[in-house]
Amino acid sequence: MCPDSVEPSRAEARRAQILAAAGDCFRKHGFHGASIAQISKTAGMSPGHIYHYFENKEAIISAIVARDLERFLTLTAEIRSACNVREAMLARVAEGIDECLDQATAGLKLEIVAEASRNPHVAEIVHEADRLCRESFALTMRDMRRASGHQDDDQTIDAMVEVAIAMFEGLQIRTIRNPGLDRGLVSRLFQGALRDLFDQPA
Amino acid sequence: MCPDSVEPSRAEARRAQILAAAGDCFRKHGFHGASIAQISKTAGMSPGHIYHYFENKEAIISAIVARDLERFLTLTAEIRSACNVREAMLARVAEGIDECLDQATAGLKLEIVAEASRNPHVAEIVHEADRLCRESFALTMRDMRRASGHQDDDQTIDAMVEVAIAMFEGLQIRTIRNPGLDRGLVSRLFQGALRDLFDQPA
DNA sequence: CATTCTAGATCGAACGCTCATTCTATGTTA
DNA sequence: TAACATAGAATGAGCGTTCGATCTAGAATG
Repeated sequence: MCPDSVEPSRAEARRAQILAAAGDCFRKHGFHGASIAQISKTAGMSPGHIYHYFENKEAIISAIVARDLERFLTLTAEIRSACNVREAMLARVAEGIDECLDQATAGLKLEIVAEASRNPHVAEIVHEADRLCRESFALTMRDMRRASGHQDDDQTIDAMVEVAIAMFEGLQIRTIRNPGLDRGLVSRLFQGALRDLFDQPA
Repeated sequence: MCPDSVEPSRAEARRAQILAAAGDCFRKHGFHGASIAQISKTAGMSPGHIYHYFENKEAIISAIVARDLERFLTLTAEIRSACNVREAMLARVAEGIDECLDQATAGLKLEIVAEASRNPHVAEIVHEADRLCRESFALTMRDMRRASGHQDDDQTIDAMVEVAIAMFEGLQIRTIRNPGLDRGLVSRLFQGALRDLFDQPA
């Protein structure tokens, strides 16, 4: 009755349900450690039913990465369309730091990166997601730098983007390896380090 | 004939052999994806024989983490005993960046952190390893800062250590998510960012 | 020196279990 | 009724682990 484009169809809802359950299970047991039986129980359906919506286990992984990418692209688009890009960026930096310091979020992200380091299908989609992320980040960074009177070549901008993203992603590892870290202090110093990076002379 | 303390006994050699093979397999297939059969084939021995040296699969993981910790502690001890700590540190920073940018090394490290985010036994040994690492790093950092005329309280030093380590560990994720990055450029900007962090006013 | 002894090293088959996936049957809805 | 949603048992492969048998090299013995 309802075409898929109008509202989330039953199928869409079931897919989201499976993705949410799978995310939980992957977080808790890892990609290979989480079983279809576990995921299906968490999602409240039979194991066989999952195969009506996903070809196999790997397809679930890919769908999670794709969903996260979509969310990230929406977010970056919002930042870039703000009237004051710099302020929007700095505000988002604070939010991003908190997000990276959340153990559950960080755990799943690390699980995905680890899987990308060995699974070519996951690697492909992760690389593409990262490329889009860097692209958007670089555009924003270039605008900010120009407004501050700096003229950088593309290579330099790209390198700065790498350093900035590395800081965020590094926090994800820190929150796992040192769960007792002083989040307030780290967040403050971190924002300072990023601002220094943004404003450094060419 | 030879007591264990004199030279690596046959048993020690076998253990190292298994650890090396397991490292390869974990890198390629992940902790749960790598089977004892695979590891034993890589190590050139029978599956059953592995159980003469390790209680179970998890013990192999723990032993790898313990081995890496030992290596790291040796390294940091060397830095701290150098006559010019700052120079030793900066030299080590360059080496460390290259190491983090190596995909094989980074892949295994990420695998270990991901496992630590869900396996309490692995988490325990990783947290302890990280604590020792931070301790040594903080001492070195404090000496450096004092020589530059800065007086920082412990909290500030700890936070700076977190930021510095986060940068290194972030690079491990970058090299997986963006394998085509310009390593020379990133390395240069990265060393600059770390030097700025080291020298920033209190 | 030759032989026997023995304890550890090593093997590989076997076990019980769980996995991802498939398939058939049943329920539901328009 | 036709098409889809869902269930859950069945399957065959592969898993971690165990275990008894065999091999080997050095110590002990004569």
